[in-house]
Amino acid sequence: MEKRKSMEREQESLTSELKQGKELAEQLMSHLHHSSSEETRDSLISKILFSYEKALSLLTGTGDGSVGESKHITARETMLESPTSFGNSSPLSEISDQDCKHKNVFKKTKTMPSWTEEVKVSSGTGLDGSLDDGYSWRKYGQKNILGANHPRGYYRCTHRGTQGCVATKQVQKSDADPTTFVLTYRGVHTCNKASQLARVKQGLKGNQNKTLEVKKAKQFSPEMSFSFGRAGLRVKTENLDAREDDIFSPFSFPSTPIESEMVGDHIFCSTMMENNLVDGYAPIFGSPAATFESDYLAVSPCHMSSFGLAHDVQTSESGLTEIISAPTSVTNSPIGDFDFSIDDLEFPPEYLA
DNA sequence: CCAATTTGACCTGA
DNA sequence: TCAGGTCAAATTGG
Repeated sequence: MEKRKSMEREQESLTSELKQGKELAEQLMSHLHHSSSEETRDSLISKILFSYEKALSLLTGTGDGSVGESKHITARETMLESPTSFGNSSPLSEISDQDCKHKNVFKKTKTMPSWTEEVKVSSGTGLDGSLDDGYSWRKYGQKNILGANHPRGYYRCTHRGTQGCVATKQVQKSDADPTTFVLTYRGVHTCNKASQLARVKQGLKGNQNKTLEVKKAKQFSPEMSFSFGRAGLRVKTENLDAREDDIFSPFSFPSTPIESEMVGDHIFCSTMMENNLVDGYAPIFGSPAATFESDYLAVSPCHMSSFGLAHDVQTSESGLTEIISAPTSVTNSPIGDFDFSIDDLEFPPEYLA
C-alpha cells in the first residue's frame, strides 16, 4: 500500500510537470503568433524541455527517486518474448521458421518482438488506417474484438512473400478516443525497405545519451501504463497549411524494432526495445542498451517528448506502448526535429508513395 | 492484369 | 468452447 501511495504522488508530480509543459507550450505558441523575440521562445522551449525531462525522470526513477515501481516493471519485462528470437538473431532464422509454417504461424508470432503505439490523429483528417510508417503493409484480415467498438485490422509487410519479411502490425481504433489508433507491431522487418530506412536514419544525428534515457523511460511504459508520445513536444507550428503528407510524418513509426529513430521518439522505442531484449532481461536502468544496433541511435534530446496515461493500451505481450499524438491542428516540425527535417532525408521513392 | 482489400472460414491457445 | 489471429477465395481498384 505504501507503493500505491508513492505511485500516486509520483503521478501527481508527473501530471503537474506535464501540465506545466503544456502551458509553456501554449505560451510558446502564442509567442510565435506574436513574433516575439527568439530569446523568449528559446527560453520557453528550454523550460518545456526541462519540464518534460523532469517528468521523464519521474518515470525512470533517475530523478527524485520516488519511482518505486520500476522493478515491478522490470519483472514484467520477462514477459517479453524470447530475446533470442529476434534482435541479434538473424532474420533469416525467422524466415526459415516460415518455411516450416503450415501450422507454426502462431508459435512464430509468439516469439516475435512486439510493441504497441497509440497514434492520435486529428479528427477529420481522414487518416484512418493510413498511418504511414514508411513501410508498405498489406492487410490480411480484420476482426471484431470482444469489448471493442472498432474492429482490428491485421497487416503484414508487403514484402513478406518476396523477401520473407515477417513484420506485422495491428491497427485498432481506440474506443475511448476515436481519434486514437492503437498500433501493435510484431516482428522485425527483414525486407530491403528496412535496411534502406536504417541507412537513411543512420545519416541522422542526435544525442545518444538522451536516447538512452528515452529508452529507459520507454521501458516503463508497458508496465506503468505510461505512454510516450510527442504530443507535448509538438509545441508549435500551428501551421495548418501543413499538407496531409506532413501529417504522416508524425506517424512515421518504427515499423521495425531494428530501426532506430526516424523523426520521433517512437522509433527508438523500437530500437531500445530490441536492445533491451537483446540484452536478455538485462536490468533496464543500468543497461547500456547498446548493442548491435546502437549505432543507429541518434536522437535529439527533446525527443523526451511527452507521456500520457495509456489506460487502454496495455498489450498482452508486454509490448511497449507509446502515444503519438498529433495536435488537433496538424503540424509538422516537432521540436525534436530542429536538426533536420524530413525534407532533408532522402527517402527511397517508394517510401514517399 | 496484377496487386491490394474484403470477408468468412479455419486454426490455435487459453 | 471461444476469442484472437491467419488463410485464402472473391472482389475491387489502378
